Amino acid sequence: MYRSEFLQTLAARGHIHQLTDAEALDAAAAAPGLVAYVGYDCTAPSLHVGNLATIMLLRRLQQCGGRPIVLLGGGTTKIGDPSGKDSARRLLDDTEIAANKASIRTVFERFLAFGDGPSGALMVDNAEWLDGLAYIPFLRDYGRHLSVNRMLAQDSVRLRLEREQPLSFLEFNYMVLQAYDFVELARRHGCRLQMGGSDQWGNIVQGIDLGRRVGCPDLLGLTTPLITTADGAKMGKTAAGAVWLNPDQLSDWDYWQFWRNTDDRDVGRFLRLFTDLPLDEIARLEALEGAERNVAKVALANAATALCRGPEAAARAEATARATFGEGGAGEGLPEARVVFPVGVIDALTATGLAASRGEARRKLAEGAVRFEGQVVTDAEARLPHPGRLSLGRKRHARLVPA
RNA sequence: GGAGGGGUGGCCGAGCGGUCAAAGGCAGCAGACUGUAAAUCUGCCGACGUCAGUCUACGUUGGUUCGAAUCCAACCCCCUCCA
Repeated sequence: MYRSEFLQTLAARGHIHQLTDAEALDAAAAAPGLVAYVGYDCTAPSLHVGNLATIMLLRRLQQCGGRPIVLLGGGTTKIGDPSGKDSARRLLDDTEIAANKASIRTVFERFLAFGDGPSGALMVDNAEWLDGLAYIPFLRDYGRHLSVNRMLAQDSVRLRLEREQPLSFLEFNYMVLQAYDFVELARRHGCRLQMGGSDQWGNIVQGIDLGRRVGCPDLLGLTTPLITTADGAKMGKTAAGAVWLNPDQLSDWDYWQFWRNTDDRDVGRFLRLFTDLPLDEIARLEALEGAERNVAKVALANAATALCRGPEAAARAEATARATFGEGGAGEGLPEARVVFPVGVIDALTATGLAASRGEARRKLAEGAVRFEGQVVTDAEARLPHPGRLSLGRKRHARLVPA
């Protein structure tokens, strides 16, 4: 059992996969002011729910009095992390990276309190020190401490090689720079702990080793389990794509619905991982049976949405859900399409995005999946005379409003 | 460098001159059953189009043919074995 509040919390909520040195970390976390970081690459304009596991780690650290550092990989994104990939991904140019970075950083303000205090969160960009690295001095100062033998044994590299997939020298350097990041953060900000997903274990350990050799001993590492859903899929991938954290990539309504539609078997686990609800409250919600489980799912959706999008957004989404599902109405938060009445059903279906193409709209009509104001519509020629709720299936709804 | 094998729809994977918008599986969507769950069964699943039909697709570019994912040539990429 751990002594520190931080590790106790993480353990109780299911955040821990591996620790490099449990006792040392427990001791470090028990003392005030532990500084820890997680790195995020800027490969997309938004992080997604898959990243939530580590974001929550930073949040919990801050709640326990530690200082979280968000490292945006403006520098490492130029290289591309080969971990878990069979092929190199497209290289992003500087403009894309800068735009992604600017967009990503906004979401952290919801989860962390930034500031200069002892537990104020900090955001840094590794381009700050990586861009200016001089090759030869870097090789002489750090390269000699890095063992190629060991790097080759690293999963991210080994698996690639075993599968006879090409691995460029550029990608090979990713772990070198990540290791260097850790050392740099230790020096600049007294950062002792790097956290990350379980796939980052190798990279984290590299950093710790490098630190030991260049005068930053006693660095620590912690990884979270890869979060999968009960049916075995990686969390956060839906048909529509990733579940983005940024509101301009995914509406509050859809974000809330993502959580509301959680598989029964995942509800307790997700409540612990992704909300701040107290554990005894979670235990109570988790014990609910049958249709009562929906109460737990609403609680999960509310809490998760409140964290990421704010309490108002969560309340709005819940009200929309109640109006839409409970009362058969058309809640305010539903997606809207502006149309000229009367509008053909097929046009309405494509305009609202309920159907991706006119052909699909036609098929769904034939399947009896389309309803307007709760009435099934099967005639592809039907014209909808006035504003109202258009539904495809029981879950997907949209509002038609006058243009 | 030499000898073979291969590149097919979101993924896996059949097809090897017409009946191929292309078997099957997975994923996805919908219907039934439910609790906006799971499991199960059923249907759908390139685009446009009033079920006719048109267009775009089987690595790329040309060619043979009435007709090509299927044959030929060149090119690009990948794999296996040999050096």
